[in-house]
Amino acid sequence: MAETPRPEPRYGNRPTMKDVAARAGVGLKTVSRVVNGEPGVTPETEGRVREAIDALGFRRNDSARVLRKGRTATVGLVLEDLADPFYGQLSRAVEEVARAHGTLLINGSSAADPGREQELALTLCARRVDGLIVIPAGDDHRYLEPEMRAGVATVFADRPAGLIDADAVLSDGFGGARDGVAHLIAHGHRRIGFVGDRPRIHTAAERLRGYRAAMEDAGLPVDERWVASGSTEPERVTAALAAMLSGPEPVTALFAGNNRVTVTAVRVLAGRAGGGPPVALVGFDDVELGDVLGVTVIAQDPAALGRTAAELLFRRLDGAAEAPRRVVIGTRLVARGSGEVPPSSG
Amino acid sequence: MAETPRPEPRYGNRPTMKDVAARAGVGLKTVSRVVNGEPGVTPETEGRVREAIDALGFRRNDSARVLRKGRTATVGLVLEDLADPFYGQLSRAVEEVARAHGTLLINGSSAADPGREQELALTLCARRVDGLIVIPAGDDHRYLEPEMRAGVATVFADRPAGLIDADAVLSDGFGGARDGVAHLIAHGHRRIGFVGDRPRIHTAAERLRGYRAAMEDAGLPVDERWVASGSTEPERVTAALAAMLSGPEPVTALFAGNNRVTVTAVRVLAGRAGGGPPVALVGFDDVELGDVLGVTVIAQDPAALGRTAAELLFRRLDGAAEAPRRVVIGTRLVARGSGEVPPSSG
DNA sequence: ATGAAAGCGCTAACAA
DNA sequence: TTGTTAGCGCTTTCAT
Repeated sequence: MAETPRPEPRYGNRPTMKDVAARAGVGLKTVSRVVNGEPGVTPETEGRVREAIDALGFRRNDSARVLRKGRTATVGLVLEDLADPFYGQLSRAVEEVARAHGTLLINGSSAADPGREQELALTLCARRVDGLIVIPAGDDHRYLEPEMRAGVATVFADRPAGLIDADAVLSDGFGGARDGVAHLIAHGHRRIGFVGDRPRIHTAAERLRGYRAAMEDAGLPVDERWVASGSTEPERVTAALAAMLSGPEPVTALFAGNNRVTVTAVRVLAGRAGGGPPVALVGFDDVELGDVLGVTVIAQDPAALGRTAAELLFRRLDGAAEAPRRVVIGTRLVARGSGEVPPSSG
Repeated sequence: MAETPRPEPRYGNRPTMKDVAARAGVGLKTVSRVVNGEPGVTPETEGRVREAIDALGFRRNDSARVLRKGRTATVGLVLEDLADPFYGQLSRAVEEVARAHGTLLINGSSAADPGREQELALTLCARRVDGLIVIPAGDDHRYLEPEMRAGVATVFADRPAGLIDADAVLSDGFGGARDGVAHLIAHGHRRIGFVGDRPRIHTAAERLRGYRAAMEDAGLPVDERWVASGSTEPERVTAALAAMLSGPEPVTALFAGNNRVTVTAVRVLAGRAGGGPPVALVGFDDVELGDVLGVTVIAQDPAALGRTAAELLFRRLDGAAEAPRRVVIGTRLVARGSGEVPPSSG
């Protein structure tokens, strides 16, 4: 009788409830009762069971438990990039709410790739998360409809769902950008540049809309050369800024559409110190050390975004069955100097 | 952690393979074959099965699969705080390695609380992660021994395990701090302050050791009033700095033991602009916009830390069974100005 | 108070 | 090529 090779050792050789039961000389169900703190076990029996548990190093297999119970006490969060502090803060806030509900959070990065977003979301559904928070990378979420129908509570955050009707918790990008640009206008600027992310990204589009609204509210024309929507790669942003800041009629102020653009803009403006007239800057979304640098920003509250989305999710999980809701989280302007620079010339 | 009671509508009404089989008029195993892309199914049968899958909106339940297969294709990562960019980058790097191995990552925050670290690590073990990466909050990890014996591959990162022998991937805190302080000494400083985290934290202790080594190497005495180890709360750091920077013989340079201290130090030093002589600063660990601010730092590579730990973990998962290893990741000094300021007075 | 039996949804092993 | 039978480790149900 040849020894069958066992390439895939089971979970090590972990003891099961059955093993514990055998060792304690009790029935399986009694072990289950002890492990789960259910009543109906004499202290004496319980002692024997606990002894066996310790001796064997038993730990309940929650995978099996979950299979039987139906719910996993797990929620998923699909975000763009865990290395980005914005999402890190958001995720941490979700984690805290989940923890308060006795639930585990699994988060994963889509890397801004719609395909990865879908793959990850569906992987989480296959693992039977009870609920899902999605920060969209793509703009078509119909792939989630069967899951939602099957009972996966789903809330979108930061950006709305595409082509389906679903809960969403968003920052007020339109209002925030409008306020920021109005702030620059109030300080005397008339030629204001906008550098933001690709316009198919909802948040970027909203912020651009806010920019245009503020300009229009002030009766100011927008030269399309002042508007640079596209990738937020430092190279592209740097080039876009160079273009806006040169020529006979350069912009005197900049509105940066997100924090990566803001960071690049700060670098570029710092780099040309002495090499040109001062340029005002307001950025959407706060950056670390923004206070030290004196960067005026429209601050979002990523933690509030995450917390609110998670709370809505758990309300759904608890049975709230109203129509999909859209919650908007306000922004606030933090004046620190860079946005209060007056225009340098005509 | 109050468990909120949820109503019953579980994922119970989800179709199973059995339902698909019934609808397609085939056996259960045939559905399994189609779902898993196993050979031995005629295209025609496969078509019928796929049709049923689509019609029913079936998705394989990976919880059940995992139970049967023994491996969960999941690894856990216990870190301190997801909202901290250092851990965010580390986590993201782990995620990418895991993804390349077809494995899901579950990360969770200990909030620097040893109790939470243990709770989280054991929760992950109960969910039968195949492996675990732990960034210690506590300094006693004997609670993990039964798990490791039972086959949970475990690697510690950023800080070594306490009281057990296990793999660890660490930054060279000693060497980095020594280099940073030597850099300040090379620029003429003799009274150098050290502000770092609580000394029971391994990394903090190592960095302090590096500080002392550099001072000793240069034959410089260390006045214990220059050393402030403790919480990295801004208030405490601010107070510590105020003390060092006042008096008849203030320090002329500072070594900040971690990035939170660095950030506070930058704020404090910026705040006293004009209110005192310039003070040199070198920080351990990079900070965002450090280049713009001109902060000289000893840069760690959190992504390398995460990647290396994950690769070691997967090597263990693939059967590597040598003795526990300790891998040290180098740091590098990034001179940007703040560390090259000469001492302002005798 | 305790336990035996029947699944949860899936895959491994073995028929047919 | 296809289907049947056992479980994976746990909870549920219903006896005892």
